[in-house]
Amino acid sequence: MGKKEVPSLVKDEKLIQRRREEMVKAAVSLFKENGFHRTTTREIAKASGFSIGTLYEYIRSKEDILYLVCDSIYDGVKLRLQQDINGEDSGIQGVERAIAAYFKVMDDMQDEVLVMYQEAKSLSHEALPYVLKKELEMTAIFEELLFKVVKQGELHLSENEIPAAAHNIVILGQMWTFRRWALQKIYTLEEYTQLQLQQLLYGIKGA
Amino acid sequence: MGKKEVPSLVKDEKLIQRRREEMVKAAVSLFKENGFHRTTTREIAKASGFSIGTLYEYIRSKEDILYLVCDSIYDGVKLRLQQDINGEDSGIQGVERAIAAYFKVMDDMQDEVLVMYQEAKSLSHEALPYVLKKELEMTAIFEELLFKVVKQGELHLSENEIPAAAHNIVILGQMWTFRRWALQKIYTLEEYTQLQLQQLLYGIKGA
Amino acid sequence: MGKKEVPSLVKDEKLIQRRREEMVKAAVSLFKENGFHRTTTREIAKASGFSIGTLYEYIRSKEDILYLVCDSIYDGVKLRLQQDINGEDSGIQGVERAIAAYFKVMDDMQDEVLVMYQEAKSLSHEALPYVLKKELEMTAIFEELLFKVVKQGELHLSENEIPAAAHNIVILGQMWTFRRWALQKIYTLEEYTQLQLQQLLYGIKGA
Amino acid sequence: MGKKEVPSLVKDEKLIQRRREEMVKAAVSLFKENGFHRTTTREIAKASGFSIGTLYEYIRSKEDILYLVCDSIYDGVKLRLQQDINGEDSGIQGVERAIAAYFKVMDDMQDEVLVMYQEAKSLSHEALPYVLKKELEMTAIFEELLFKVVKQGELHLSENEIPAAAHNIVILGQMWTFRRWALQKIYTLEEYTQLQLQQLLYGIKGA
DNA sequence: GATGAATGAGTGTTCATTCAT
DNA sequence: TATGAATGAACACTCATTCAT
Repeated sequence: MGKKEVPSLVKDEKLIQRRREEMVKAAVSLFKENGFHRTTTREIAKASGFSIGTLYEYIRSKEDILYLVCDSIYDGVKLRLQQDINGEDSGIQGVERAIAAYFKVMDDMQDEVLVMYQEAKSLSHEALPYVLKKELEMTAIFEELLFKVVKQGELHLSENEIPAAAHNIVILGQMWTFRRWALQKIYTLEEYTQLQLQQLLYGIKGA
Repeated sequence: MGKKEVPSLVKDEKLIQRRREEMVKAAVSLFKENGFHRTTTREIAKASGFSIGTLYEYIRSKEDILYLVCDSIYDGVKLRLQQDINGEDSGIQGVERAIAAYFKVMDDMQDEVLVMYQEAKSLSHEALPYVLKKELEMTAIFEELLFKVVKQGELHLSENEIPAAAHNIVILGQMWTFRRWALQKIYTLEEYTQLQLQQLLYGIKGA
Repeated sequence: MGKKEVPSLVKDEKLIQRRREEMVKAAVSLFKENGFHRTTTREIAKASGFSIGTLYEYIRSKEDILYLVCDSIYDGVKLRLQQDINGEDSGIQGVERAIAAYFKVMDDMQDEVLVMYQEAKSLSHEALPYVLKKELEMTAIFEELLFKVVKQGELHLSENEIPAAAHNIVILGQMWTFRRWALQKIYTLEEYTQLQLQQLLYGIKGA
Repeated sequence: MGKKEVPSLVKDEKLIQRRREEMVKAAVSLFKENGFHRTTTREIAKASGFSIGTLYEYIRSKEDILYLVCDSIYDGVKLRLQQDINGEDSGIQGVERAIAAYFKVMDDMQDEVLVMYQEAKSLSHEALPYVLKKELEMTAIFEELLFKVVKQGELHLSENEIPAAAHNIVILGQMWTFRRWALQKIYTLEEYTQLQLQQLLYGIKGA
């Protein structure tokens, strides 16, 4: 399904998956603390409980780890998002609930979100598109949601307004984490969510 | 006025300023291309037409360059913004015009904005606050603008809605650059500006 | 026993010891020729048959090498000294023999002694005390020897004369190496030893 | 009289001498603190109140400064020594007084002595002999003194004992400074002088 | 499959020295 | 004579990656 293959010297697929999970977990924690460039492969190996040799049995390069990390975080976010949105009531209320759920996910996964947004740019030209694609997929979730509600007649957005609106939702959620140094000082998550719902739906003039 | 002093071995202040400008210019271009960490001081020296020794006559460390770069970009953005907003008509129309002007600046300075947002995090704990402060100052410009219009009675925002709205404006402008890979494929700047103005003012439901 | 630990990235203790011995040997030779500051880590690596990377697997810094060098030299001197003095006849004759043995060691280890005396001062404030302590221990060997003979009644030194006498012995031995440019031109080791024994025991007036 | 010429770009000899004195003074102080290698020419220039350009008008290289420093210190030591010894009473008492005076000079000029002994080795092969020669001249002062007293019949040293004795005197004086970390903790200068006079004249057995 | 010692190109930074003004 | 900006060779040290065991 469009995922980038990361080759491994090891054959056992189950083992690969298990080991990589541990590596990714250690890497996220280290990247969060020191960033991708300041984190050494030795540190990642040590933090995940492997020797440096073993680490390189499961990846080809340091960048592979970054890709795996980004990939894993996206999967995590998307998984939680789909769970939370799933089967929700439709209409405007459904949109509101989805946004609130998304904001909650962003809040819960702050460290991961931060890592992804600060380090993804270090991916090579080869790997970057895969990650960008995931980002688009996430935006598409909200596009579809909006589209559905437009179709239901509860919303009157023209076709080219929908992508912009979806991007706005996605970014406003991420902003909660990457502007935490400002926003989380003046708002709680609940306040922030309420405020942004209000402004997203009705604008600053709309009320 | 709260700027971080970057010491130089050279005494001539005019010369320092001139040389640093050239260095910053070269650095922005390189950082944009390869990122801060992948850019070497030698490359910066060469690209700005100096020897590595001369580079270090004007800065103490590689990080100083990053700080200078961020500092310079903020000054550039703010300068242009204040020029463009200055003396504008008041009321909602003034806000709209300011936002459009801001979006235009973001569009014109895409490379710089990108560098700032992707590399600022590499600043040391000592330098980061200075940059964050500048970011807040930029947000404050819009806060004040909104506050004025609220006072004029043309806008009905409560006090704690204003910061959120200002952050939204700032971020939506930056989003035009750091999501260029998606947005600039489907919108022109003018379309994007119109769309975002509409949604900022009236929301997706508001119309 | 009060030694400074020098950490290594390599785990195999035996290997560490073996490799470091080779490095120290190469370093002594280079330090003797060009001094600590004029010797580069690359030269040390090359002379000991390793890559620069490998060198740094076994030490943390250039200064570590200097410490290791000093440490190793002291151990060497002390070891030989204790072997040569061990089980010797007592009384004045024992002292004479010990001094002669010590002078012989100084003569045999001229390069090392020279390095130690000329470069130890380049040790950091952290490492210096460890080296000074070793020097004191060497002095203490002669203090004890003298003390024993005083107790035996063959020597009539007051308590505060003993340290001075011990320092004199130590220095006069080292002088043979660090004033080689003068002394070794006019004396053989044997002559020097005889002369100094005479003067140490009876003074210039005493005969 | 056997001095090494250090060329200068400046013609005025008086000026050269005056400027160099200031440079040497600053350099001694810096060398004492940080050693020759850790002291930069810029620091020396600054500390002596000149620009780096001016510094190089009066010397050709950093090493020239070291030579000038050593030279100046030797001159200082010798000058004071000759003043203090001059016209003294003859015989053994004259020797004793000379030694005590020499020890006093060493004590007064500790910093300079230390610099000379720790940094002289950094002189090039070209300059070193000049400094060694000075050291020999100092030894010769005591050789002559001893020779005179032997001739007077108050001392019975054979011809080849005299150089050794003179070297011993010189070194024991220097030892007071370069073993200060041990000796100056247990003796005052007066105690040390008395002790060493006793041992020099009568030895440890002689009394 | 696992280990960890070995590698060396590459990095930020320093500093003695020069030379145009 | 005096200045100080410019230079670049040289340095200590790092770290992703390999490969023999």
